[in-house]
Amino acid sequence: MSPRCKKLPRSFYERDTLIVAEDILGKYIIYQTNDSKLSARIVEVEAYIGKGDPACHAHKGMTKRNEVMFGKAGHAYIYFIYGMYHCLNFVTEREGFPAAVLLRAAEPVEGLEVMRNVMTDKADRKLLAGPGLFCKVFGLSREQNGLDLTKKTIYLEDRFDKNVELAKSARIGISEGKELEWRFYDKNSPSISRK
DNA sequence: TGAATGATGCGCT
DNA sequence: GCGCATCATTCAT
Repeated sequence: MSPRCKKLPRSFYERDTLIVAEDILGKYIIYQTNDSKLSARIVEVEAYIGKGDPACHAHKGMTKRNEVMFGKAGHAYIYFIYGMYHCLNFVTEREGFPAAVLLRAAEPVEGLEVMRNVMTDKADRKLLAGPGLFCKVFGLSREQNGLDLTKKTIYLEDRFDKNVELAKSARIGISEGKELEWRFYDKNSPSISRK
């Protein structure tokens, strides 16, 4: 009998970013703090790959802000944007090659009470429907930037959920690189950030 | 249901 | 200064 949950190892992230992005749909993200355990089913992501990708933060080389992207796979890259939001990424590929998968949306699973306290007046299925919302509701900020995803605080789990209907589109909110269909989502999810 | 807009602060030129 | 991997609100259709 196979286990119902399996923490994803570093080798999961040390692959081609487009493969990781597709494979990550239907996986579960866990955030364990002192007070609570939050978890959610991932339903929408985008890939940002290397210096040749004009939309990638590492396009113009390494800076203080994006240095985590250049590091070893399986770490959290969290950045601050638009003066009020944070976005969470999973670093992929080999050390020295800057690439990551942006988490755009998820379906809440555990810790609903905590999440509802952050965003009152929002339907449960929309609590994590957007990259900025996800970090706000999960309580993630630059303090968690660089965390190792193979440790106990933040990690991904395979719960052998195969109910994903893969769809692709252009990435959202970028000005260059729009021709690439590097956004992946579960077509059947009610928690997608946009059509 | 979609387009336009303001909020708000940081990193980089 | 300018631009930004966003979101909620407002106004138009």
